[in-house]
Amino acid sequence: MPADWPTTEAEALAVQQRLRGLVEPSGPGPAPDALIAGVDVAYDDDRDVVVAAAVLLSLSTLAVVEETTATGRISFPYVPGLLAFRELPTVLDALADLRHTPDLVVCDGYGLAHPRRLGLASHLGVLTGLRTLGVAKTPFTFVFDQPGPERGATAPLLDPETGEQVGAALRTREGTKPVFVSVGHRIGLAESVATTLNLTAGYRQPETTRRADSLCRRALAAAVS
DNA sequence: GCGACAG
DNA sequence: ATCTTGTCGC
Repeated sequence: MPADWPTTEAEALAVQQRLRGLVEPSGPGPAPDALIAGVDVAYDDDRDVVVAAAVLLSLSTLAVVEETTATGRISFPYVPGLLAFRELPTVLDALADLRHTPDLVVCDGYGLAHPRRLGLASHLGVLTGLRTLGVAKTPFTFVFDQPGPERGATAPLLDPETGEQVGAALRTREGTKPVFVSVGHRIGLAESVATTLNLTAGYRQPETTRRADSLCRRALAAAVS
């Protein structure tokens, strides 16, 4: 974990305030043959163990190129709006162990769709300089109209306080609930949506997230047994 | 004051 | 996130 990692909510809020202006909310999508990393985290709060996984996929084939895992101690409680402080220390360790540098990192959660516009995907992007985007499973505090039933349909994800568009509800699969895509860092929303769609094959969630999720669960089970 | 609230 | 069986559907 970074040496100066916050331990209180007040410190965490101050960090968000400092980093929020560094997010670059536009940029190109990845090249057709890019290497895309998916990251996810699993916890055992009772044993104070957290395991992060990073899985690198080829965007063109969705084949796994590389996988890493990192284990740590729980650094922060779950507080809505401060999830990055709980997840990122171990995620940073897992990413650092990859032999290739990802062209894009896909996070399980939000980027700009965040009360202070610094969800974990944007936070990770600012800390590493990597291109990032977030794909979340629930709309958090935001509002949206149902996108059309067909794969690829989108609808704006809006901040009910300001009316500002913070992301998109995206139907990745017919007959299932949409996912919620938002910009992380150095990529635009249209590019984030298109890339998420390209990473989705037969399931609601992108393959990056599915692979990272199953890997960190398996690694956690192995770590505590 | 109370509830809701990414994972 | 996590606790958890069977079950409906492709």
